[in-house]
Amino acid sequence: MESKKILHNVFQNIEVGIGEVSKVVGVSQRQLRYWEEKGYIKPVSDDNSGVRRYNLSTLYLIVFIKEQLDKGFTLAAAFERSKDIRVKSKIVRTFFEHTFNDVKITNPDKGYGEIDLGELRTDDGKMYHFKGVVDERGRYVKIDE
DNA sequence: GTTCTAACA
DNA sequence: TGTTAGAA
Repeated sequence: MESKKILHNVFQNIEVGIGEVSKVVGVSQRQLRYWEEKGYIKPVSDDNSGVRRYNLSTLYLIVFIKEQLDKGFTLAAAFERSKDIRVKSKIVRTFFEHTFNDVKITNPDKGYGEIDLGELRTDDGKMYHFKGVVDERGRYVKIDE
């Protein structure tokens, strides 16, 4: 199987217990159970042990909600905002999963490189290449003819 | 030792 | 939400 898909599966199947999540994220176990009761988060639906496990997606959601709470939003407001983030994340992920294959390393030591972001053909037949660049100047997009 | 539910502060 | 009790 393609390595990217394997890693995708691995990350998708990572599960963390409520104790770990609570400790690392800084949210109490009581809160996590309460958020679940409110329907905001859902433990991975598996066996009948009754022990809660959370996958990566839920983990991201938990972290996001926590951040919003810290900023002063109510729990309800935090969850409402997370809906936006989830859609945006999916869009970004879809876009970059596609372009991740076309990465050219320009400087291995410094971690510089170029990402092929696709082509653009204008009405008059000219062809351009969009490239995402990471180099000593930072992070930017350029257009090559 | 960890997690669960339920109940009360 | 925090905490605590009692069970798994």
